[in-house]
Amino acid sequence: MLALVDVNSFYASCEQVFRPDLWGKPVVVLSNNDGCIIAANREAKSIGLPMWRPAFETLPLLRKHQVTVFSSNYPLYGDMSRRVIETLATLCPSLEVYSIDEAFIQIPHPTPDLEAYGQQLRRRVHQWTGLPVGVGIAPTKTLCKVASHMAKQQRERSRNVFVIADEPTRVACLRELPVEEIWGIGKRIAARLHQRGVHRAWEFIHLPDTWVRKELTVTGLRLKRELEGTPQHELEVDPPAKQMIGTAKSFGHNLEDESLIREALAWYVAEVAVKLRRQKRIAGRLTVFVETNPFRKEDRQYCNQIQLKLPVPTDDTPELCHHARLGFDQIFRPGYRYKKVGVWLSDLLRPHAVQQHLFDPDPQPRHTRLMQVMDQVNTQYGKATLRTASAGFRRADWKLKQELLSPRYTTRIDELMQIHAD
DNA sequence: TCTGGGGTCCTAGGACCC
DNA sequence: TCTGGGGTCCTAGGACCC
Repeated sequence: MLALVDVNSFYASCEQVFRPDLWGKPVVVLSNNDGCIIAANREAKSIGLPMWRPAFETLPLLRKHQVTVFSSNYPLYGDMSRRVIETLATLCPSLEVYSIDEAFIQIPHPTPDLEAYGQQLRRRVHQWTGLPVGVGIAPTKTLCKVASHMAKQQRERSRNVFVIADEPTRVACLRELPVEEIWGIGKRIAARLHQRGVHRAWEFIHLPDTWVRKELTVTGLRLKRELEGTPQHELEVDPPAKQMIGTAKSFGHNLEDESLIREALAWYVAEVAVKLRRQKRIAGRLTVFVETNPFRKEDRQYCNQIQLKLPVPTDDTPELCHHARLGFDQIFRPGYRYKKVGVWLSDLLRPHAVQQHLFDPDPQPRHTRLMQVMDQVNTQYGKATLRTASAGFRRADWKLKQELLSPRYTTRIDELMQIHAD
């Protein structure tokens, strides 16, 4: 048996942990650039705040109900996530971190009372981190997702644990569950299923295998098996190495100035290179892309990307910047209002696996020591304190908007929570 | 004026190999 | 007149997830 543990309204809940004055009140968290609402607690959802709509459109509603609004504070959420995982690990040795706010757990057996086990998980996480979680228990990951969904639907909210351990429960859940709520079925596929008259998970699992295989590929067929109760996805206790890492962020406002966009690109390359070195990998391939703002129908649109195979795989910031720049120059077209630039690294290898260049047999990247010093300085004194000149000095002209940021309570000594006694 | 970022997996089709 | 089959690797694009 597996369990899926997920934190309720994770980002909003993290903010509330450190703001007792907001307990029981509506709270939302905005996406990067303070663009749209990406998390809302129960109180905020009950007002009917639409997720994924631009924040400026919902502003009147937010004001009317005195909703507290935060920018995304990823250092805080990342650290709270770590605490949740560490807490769960004390109760179950075998665990897969699935996302920032979810983990799959192998339930130790024998566990005669699954419901009680779920409650125990909830109590401990809440006691140790202050965060509320839901628990879905079932024989496969996809059914755990279904159970977790059911847990949220339950009227008696204090329970927040749902178990699918027998056939009648499974059947009842699938009869009720709309296909668009199935894990792995998104908007497009849901629309195709609706066209075929399939609206509930129960109807989906009664489609012929051949049709599912043909129309929804092997992914769809695995999904069907999982809902039938046959596991298709193992618990991944050791996280697999990443296949690609990237950084791509929208600008605070649209940009036409090529030199500014280049500076932003150099900045992002530096960020992604730090991630790369932290994961102890070198990259053999680099992709650069640019795009205009697709929401501005009145603007001419352009997007393009280019993938470069690097002559020698590397983790060296100046080297990566150089190639990113070469790629950028090939795809950049003047005269558009750009919204975003980004870089992705792939063909990630362990450093000792590198194939040397035939005509440049230097086995060591030239700047290894420099990169080490740069990473140390930036860890101690803050991101990009030390950087390459190509990243420039005009970040204020393109950086993303974060006007409602909360303190990084748990990761910065100068931003600790303060308590005043009168 | 203001609409997220970081990922994964799968397939089709072309180039190329023997 | 008749013009292969089996395989790999690469890339682009689609769909999905949180």
